[in-house]
Amino acid sequence: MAQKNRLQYIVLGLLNIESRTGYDLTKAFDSDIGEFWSANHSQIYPLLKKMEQENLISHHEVQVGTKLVKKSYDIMSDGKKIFNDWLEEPSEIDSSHDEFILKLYFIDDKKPELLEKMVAEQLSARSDKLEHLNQQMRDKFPDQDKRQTQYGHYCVLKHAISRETDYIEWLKTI
Amino acid sequence: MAQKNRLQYIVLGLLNIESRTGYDLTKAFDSDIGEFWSANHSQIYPLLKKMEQENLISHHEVQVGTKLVKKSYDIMSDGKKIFNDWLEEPSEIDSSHDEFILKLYFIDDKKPELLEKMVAEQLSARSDKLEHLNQQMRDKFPDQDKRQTQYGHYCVLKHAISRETDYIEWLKTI
DNA sequence: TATGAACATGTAAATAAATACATGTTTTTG
DNA sequence: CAAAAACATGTATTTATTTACATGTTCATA
Repeated sequence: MAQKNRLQYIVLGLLNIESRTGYDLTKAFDSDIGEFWSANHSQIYPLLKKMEQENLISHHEVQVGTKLVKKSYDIMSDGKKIFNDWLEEPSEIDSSHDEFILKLYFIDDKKPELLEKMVAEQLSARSDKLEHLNQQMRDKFPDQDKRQTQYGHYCVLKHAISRETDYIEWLKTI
Repeated sequence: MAQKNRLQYIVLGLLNIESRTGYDLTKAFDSDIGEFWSANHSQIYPLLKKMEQENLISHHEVQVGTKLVKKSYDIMSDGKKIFNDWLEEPSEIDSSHDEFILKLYFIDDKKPELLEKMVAEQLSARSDKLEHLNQQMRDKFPDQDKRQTQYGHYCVLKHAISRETDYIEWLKTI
């Protein structure tokens, strides 16, 4: 997909925590969320405008100093609805951006049963994937021989397996 | 970046191994490379056309059955040059797509000193990143308290740390 | 109190990527 | 041998993302 509007969900999730400016939202991608998703301010400001037109969010103005008026955005009921719907949908395993992690970031302690369902679902999907990767390893690199002539391929597959294994171990700690 | 033309390097890397059709190239993203990068055939066919115009690749025709004529693409010297130059450049840590892994995939046994340099470089960058993540953990979640009220944030950071640790361990095995 | 860093908000242009549209051939298999 | 699956190659449209352009304010600090 051209990434099914996931940035919109991130914005909603962040505004669901607290009111923020476009600048605040942009900064969120420098730390936490930046580990799993990226966005520029030039993507965020137009998106905020669009989302406000669609009544998902609104803004109030905050006076700073003598001249500057910040726009602080707030989530509205329509926004809350589509955000919560997104949380309940299954997450795609995408190998680049990680949708599950995003949802996890926004899960709060009020939804333990949703968290449990999400983790179980992801655990199942990731286990299937690991199984598939192990099968590939058995098929493509059964002996030392090909591991040397196609060393790059072997390393990459080994890393994919290592990554999935680590992911699954981490899932089990949630 | 709008991903600095990395798809072009992947195509060059694959054609550097052997002559392939657009369909073959597309399929490569279903397995191995698909673990770390994605592309659709609608991206690949126009790119092949463009790269041929730029003399990076050429094609020869292969008759299949009675009617079908496949186009099989071959890398040319200009293509080889820019591919090898890319291999030598430092790889960005991007948190979504993984450029280092891509390069590793294409490294062959003829370049052990380049491999060594690449791994050392990546090890250094990843270690710095892990250090930074650990610092964040110490700053944001010093005690059990905040780990519970911001459980999602905590999990995500923990996963980033786990991921980097696993990455570094894997790097050491190369 | 100057000055640089960080805050703050936008738009424009270019590139990258996904989805949908379109069409036809070859191979496998029931 | 019919049908389905896989092979094969494109284009068009929409969406997503990056880089660059553009401008101004506030805050910390030397």
